[in-house]
Amino acid sequence: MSSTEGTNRPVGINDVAARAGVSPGTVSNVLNRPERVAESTRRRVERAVQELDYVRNSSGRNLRSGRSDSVGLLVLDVTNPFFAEVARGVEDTAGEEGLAVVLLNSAEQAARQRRSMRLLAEQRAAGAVIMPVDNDTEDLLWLRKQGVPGVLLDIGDVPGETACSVSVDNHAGGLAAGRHLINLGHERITYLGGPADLEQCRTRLEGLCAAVAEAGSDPDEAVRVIRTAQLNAESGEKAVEEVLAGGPKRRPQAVFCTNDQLAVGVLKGLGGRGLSAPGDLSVVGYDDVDLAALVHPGLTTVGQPKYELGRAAMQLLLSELGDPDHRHERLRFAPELVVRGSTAAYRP
Amino acid sequence: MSSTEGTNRPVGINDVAARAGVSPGTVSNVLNRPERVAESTRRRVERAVQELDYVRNSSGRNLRSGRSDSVGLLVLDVTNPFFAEVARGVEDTAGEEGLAVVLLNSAEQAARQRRSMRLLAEQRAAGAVIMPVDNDTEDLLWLRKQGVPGVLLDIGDVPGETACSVSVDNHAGGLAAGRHLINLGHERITYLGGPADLEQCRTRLEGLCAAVAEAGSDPDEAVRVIRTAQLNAESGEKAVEEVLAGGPKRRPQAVFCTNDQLAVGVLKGLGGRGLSAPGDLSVVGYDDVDLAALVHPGLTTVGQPKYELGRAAMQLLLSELGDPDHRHERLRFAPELVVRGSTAAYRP
DNA sequence: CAGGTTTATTAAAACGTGTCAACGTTCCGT
DNA sequence: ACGGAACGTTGACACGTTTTAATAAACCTG
Repeated sequence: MSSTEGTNRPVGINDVAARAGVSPGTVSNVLNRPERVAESTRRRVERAVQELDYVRNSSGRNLRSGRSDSVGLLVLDVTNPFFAEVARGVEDTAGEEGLAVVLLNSAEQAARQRRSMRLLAEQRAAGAVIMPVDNDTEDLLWLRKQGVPGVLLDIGDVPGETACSVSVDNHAGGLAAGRHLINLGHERITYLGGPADLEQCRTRLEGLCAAVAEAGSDPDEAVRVIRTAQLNAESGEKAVEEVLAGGPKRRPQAVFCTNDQLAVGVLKGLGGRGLSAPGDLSVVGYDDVDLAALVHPGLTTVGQPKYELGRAAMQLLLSELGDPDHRHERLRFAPELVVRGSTAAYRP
Repeated sequence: MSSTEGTNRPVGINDVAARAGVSPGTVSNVLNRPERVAESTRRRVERAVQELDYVRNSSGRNLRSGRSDSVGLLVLDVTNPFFAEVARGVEDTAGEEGLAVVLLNSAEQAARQRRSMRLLAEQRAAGAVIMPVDNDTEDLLWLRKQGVPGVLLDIGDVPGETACSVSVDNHAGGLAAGRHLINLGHERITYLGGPADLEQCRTRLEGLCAAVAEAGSDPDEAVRVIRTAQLNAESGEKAVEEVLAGGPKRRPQAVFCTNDQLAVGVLKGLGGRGLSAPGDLSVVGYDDVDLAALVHPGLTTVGQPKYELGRAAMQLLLSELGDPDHRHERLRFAPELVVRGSTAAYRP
């Protein structure tokens, strides 16, 4: 009873060393640079580790090395399947490098974003992949000053050379959607989007307007903008009333939503009023989440390489961590229009 | 140049102490028990903290205290909106207590679950909320032995008194769905579910069978079971072929899916074959995620209090952390049948 | 005003790990 | 056989924080 583990004190590197009859330093070497230690002692240490069921303490480790082996991933909304897919890409890539991912959720609130960044600073995270709530880089720079480099995700125009970034060309996406609608003969288009300080929303709208201008119309005339509080289906459904305001004559011929969730909400709202897409109205979404293919009618939408987005962001971060003199990079993917059943030619 | 911050060494509690003209211990007190320190010195310290932009190092803190201030949340699939909602509940509740949540994804793989638990042990996490991939409690017990208590989520029958658990009564859910279908006159029912070692799937099936037996039929005759590899829409869509096998005469009159994703996939697959619910087949899902209300027809499903589930699990964990001699608790919510358009009376 | 009590602060000792200079051993070539 | 390189191992210290016992100062109380 006395020789067995009577107390419950957690076992540390010293206990292992004692058991294996070596110094703590050697145990550390076995754990971190096994090639430096003779095979026989290494095996002895490894056995002691097993027998004692030793698991190393990352607090001590990080304290000593000044750096943690986990990275942060700050997303705008855990609930959105778009981010879930991105998260998978980040996680897989980080995992390959032995880094753990701490997922943080800002819920589109600047205050929560700030809190999350503070947390990352306190943990001395190795780095972070960040989808910012706005274009303000103050927080980002602060975090970097604290020694935590960040890669921006889903933000196209980074002011100055403050960080790496990876994004999808939102202008091109809006343009493609706009051209598609115009080719179908639609002239009055409503844009349904979130707050203007989300860069994604703003730029997609610009793309849409560019398509309209290209066709010889005045965007200020042809495009109507409606802002929703949040970017989810509920907001989309509620917005339908405003979309339809003005009666059947003045009603838009198409709605371009900045997000699939919104678009699906719109489809639902139309159904509730006895209307439907594309018969009464064409509807276009953005992101091409799984859901888009599953609703009826299938949602025409602008696809983004979600998983690759996450993967690329993490790779950029890794390269920044490895390379001491590193130049920031700006990576931009191309979106792809996916045509399904929710859009059709305009029949007056 | 010499008086300003020439070097980039991170600022620690000692620097703050020096600046404020006090000892490190006092700074620590200001940070952790402000009431113990005189107002004048406290203000001096607080100013120094601001001026130096000090952020505390959680490695040092945790090392000293032997405990970290973050908890783990291990989910089966980040991509599933059901878990996203649960995560929100956990996160909110933990946030109120100043705990950070580390989100880990096992992707339904035992190996990844094990890796995640190891990570939590290395970080000496304060605790964990866990949705296990199977009923094997070995990992869980190991984690507890390492000093990280866990609360089980979504698992009803925990073998022995190994941990707190919170779940929704899966038997009752299956029963409610089954009765609903039987009342509509359906006799041949197919159950579509994931691997049998996921407790949720097994128990829901049992509930369904109980409903069938209750109506005087033999479950072995009336209920057909099809297992899918994964619990997502794609698997559901693929499974449709097998569901329909046997031709229109032997085709089931209803499909009960263990998951809304699956059910939505089935709806999609039916559509692709020129069939639809509820005309040709009634379809029932499980979870009542947002998606269920958005597809056409609306999905009849078994609702679970997702957010509350996460919140309750975290509260149980908190109570265990606070109370040294703590009895494990088993909390069980009641599910609620939500009837929408995907089910209807059987018309021969 | 002595003795006692409260209040504010400090110095020093941990916590578990990684690193680095130093040391001892072995092995090689001359 | 001897100098020296290569290899293995060690011991001590540093990392940033919290905590405890101890000290100093201020405040009561009879």
